[in-house]
Amino acid sequence: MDSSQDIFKAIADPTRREIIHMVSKQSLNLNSVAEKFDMSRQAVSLHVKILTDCGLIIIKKQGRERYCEAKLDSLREISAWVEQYKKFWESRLDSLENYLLKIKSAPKNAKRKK
Amino acid sequence: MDSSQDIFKAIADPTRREIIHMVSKQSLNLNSVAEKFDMSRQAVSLHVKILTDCGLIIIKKQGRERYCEAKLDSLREISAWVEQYKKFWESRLDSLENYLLKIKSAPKNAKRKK
DNA sequence: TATATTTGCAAGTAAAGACTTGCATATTTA
DNA sequence: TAAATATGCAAGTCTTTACTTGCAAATATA
Repeated sequence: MDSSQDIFKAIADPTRREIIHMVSKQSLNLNSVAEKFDMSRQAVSLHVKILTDCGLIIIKKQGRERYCEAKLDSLREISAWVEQYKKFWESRLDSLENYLLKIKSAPKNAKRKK
Repeated sequence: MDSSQDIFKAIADPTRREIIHMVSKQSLNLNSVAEKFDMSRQAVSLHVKILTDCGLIIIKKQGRERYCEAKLDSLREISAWVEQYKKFWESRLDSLENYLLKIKSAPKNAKRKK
């Protein structure tokens, strides 16, 4: 019912992430998408619906077919969310690097703290 | 049962994202985390368990308290996933910028295509 | 030692999620 | 027009998720 479906939930499902990946390479009609999965067409169709609901995919009618086209703008929200924590793992990397540099440059028989 | 819990599912829940946000600022014991939410302590505790299962939070015992500490390294997986699609929305931005530049620099009475 | 505090564990519930099967509809092709 | 193709809609099932309440265990404080 919520017109802007939760994008975090949308990408939480591996099937949906795979659908995103497929249609990001080329637009595909529903059956082509469904064929790749070991589940019913309707199940895939439902996943696609969830993706269109949150705007990650748009549907373009072409005769009796519906082509799924990737429109990944709203992934920016995910990006923004995760990037705010980037310093966390970057600083961890930094301190690992510092540590490695330190033990590398330390005198061989330096006392260890107990 | 999966030892490396699905991190995409872990961050799909808004409560868990808020917990991440809280403990990213300072380590908090379980009760302090739970107080902030309008749900039972056990419910929050379960969310914390999901976060520890996928390694986003580590628990440090201190007397009878357990402190939740953010360890957001594995968010890198999310970052990597979303960044692979960055060009999608960046190129869209580009074309918007180009469009804006174009109409800005266009002669005032230029003919519009019909 | 008695009591309060912090937490964990277990059982139960209610709602959402991920499917399935069956049938209807629209469009194309023979 | 009849048959094939692409899709949508609806009902039902099975599983997972997000909680709840109640009780037990460990630690701290009076």
